[in-house]
Amino acid sequence: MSNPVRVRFAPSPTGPLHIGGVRTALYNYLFARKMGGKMLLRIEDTDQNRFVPGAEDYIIEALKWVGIQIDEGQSVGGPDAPYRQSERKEIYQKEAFRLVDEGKAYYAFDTPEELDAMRQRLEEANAPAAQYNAITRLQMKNSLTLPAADVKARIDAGDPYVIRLKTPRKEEVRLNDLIRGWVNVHSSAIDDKVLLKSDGLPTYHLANVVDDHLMGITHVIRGEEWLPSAPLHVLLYRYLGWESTMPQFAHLPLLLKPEGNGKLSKRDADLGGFPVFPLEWTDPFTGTVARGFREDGYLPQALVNFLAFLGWNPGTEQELFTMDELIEAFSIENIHKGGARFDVEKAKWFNHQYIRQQTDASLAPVVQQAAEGAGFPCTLEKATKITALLKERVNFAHEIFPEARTIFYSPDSYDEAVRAAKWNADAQGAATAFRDALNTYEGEFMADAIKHLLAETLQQAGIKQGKVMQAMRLALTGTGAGPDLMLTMEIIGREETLIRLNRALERLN
RNA sequence: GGCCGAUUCGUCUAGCGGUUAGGACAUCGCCCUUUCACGGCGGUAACACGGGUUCGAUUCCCGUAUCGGUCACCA
Repeated sequence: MSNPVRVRFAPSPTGPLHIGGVRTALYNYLFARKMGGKMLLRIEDTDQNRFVPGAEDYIIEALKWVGIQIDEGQSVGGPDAPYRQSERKEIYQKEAFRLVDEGKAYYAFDTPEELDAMRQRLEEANAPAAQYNAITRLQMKNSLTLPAADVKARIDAGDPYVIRLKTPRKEEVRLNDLIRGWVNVHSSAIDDKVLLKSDGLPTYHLANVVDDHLMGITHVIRGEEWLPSAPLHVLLYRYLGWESTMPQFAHLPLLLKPEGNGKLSKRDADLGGFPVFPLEWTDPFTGTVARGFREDGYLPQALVNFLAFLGWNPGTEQELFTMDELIEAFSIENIHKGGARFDVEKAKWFNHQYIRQQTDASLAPVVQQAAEGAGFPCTLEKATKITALLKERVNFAHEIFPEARTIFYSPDSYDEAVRAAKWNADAQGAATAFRDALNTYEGEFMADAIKHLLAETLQQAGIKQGKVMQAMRLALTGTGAGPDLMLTMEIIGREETLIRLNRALERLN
């Protein structure tokens, strides 16, 4: 019998949540739900220097927007509260001191300058790696080299100190990553990492291991950038006596730049004209605004679907998945190992798929607002009709209004190329005949009826419909392209259609 | 540079010893249509390289190359 699955998403509130972080959260969430387990949100704010106001709220709002539900966390509570690491200081300290007592860690008093000097010395001596380790620690100021009385005196005097892990000199550390298989690292490659900083707060390494253990985390699903330090974490579990209940690890492939080298960054967003953050973010220090997927018009379902497929694949040919379907289909075995380039074109395609699935009513307010923002009064009813007319053509809801612009005003100019090619005697005849027919028409002004009226009128006038339709469109909208003309007329209304026809006849001749 | 990881169409990927190497985005062509889109149909396009193992390697092993990550009192 294995324990119920518990996973955590553990971001650092140092700014807006990066889209890669959203994917990590998503995979954690999918796995938790799939396994019938719990998902916790833990805020890793152990670096006071990097605190950014608003970042924590941003993270919570972003997860909520994409549809990731947190079972336990600072905002929703839970049995392992607090879920903010800055509020768990004593817990880490207790474990750190325990490690020192058990001879698995030690106090170190070296100043930053002394550390720099040490690294420089080692580099000049061509040492394989300039690290604080089993050999170099003997030359530094710590509780391993200083007399016990000295150490006590320094601590009592309030001298700043850190606690470092006493990494073994020769030991093979293995871990079985769920995605990558066995990874072996020699302990000589791991240095004596700082566990507890001089400000009394833990580093990521200690905090993450202690919390994951205390919170009963069964699976650590995180980005590949953590793989190099994973063996260190294994060592920590061992030294803390928790190796038998150590969580399983799964290191996710990274999200890479759309082109060129390196991992996806904010700079790519500026360059490529797409967002890398879920929500818009205003930097509280500089006032700089970074665009967000939400504000750019992406539907959360589309973003989720897109993100899920960046590094994972269900193994079938189904592409469109609701969150529930993703949960059902998700498995860690199907996560790809290699990094994935971020291709925003694919994201747009997913959005297109979801936009066309939306009801007209749900999209209409966007259209209404855009129209009124541009100075055209628009009822919700009209906006709904326009949405129905155009939503299948666009990738984003905000693209509907620009496509529908010609509905809102009589053309003040006409596309010259179309005029030259299509505005001939037949066209004039057709426009005139249709105008006359419309003048006496008393039926309902609906697309189907209009279509009949036009066909009938043209037949009587002996004009082939196909030859003049583009000219009719030109007369009514000023352009040669656009959505269904009959539907367009229906929305414009009989009055306005007549006005436009008359104007065109005056101005195009 | 040391360590760790990765490598299938331009991109996301399927493949888990024998396949005409499949799908999607993008791209190109055709069809549909009153036009532009949407949509439908079809095309171009990939196993990084070199050694093994094997009757047989995209698939397993070892090198090489390339790419990525990481080497802080940051996470």
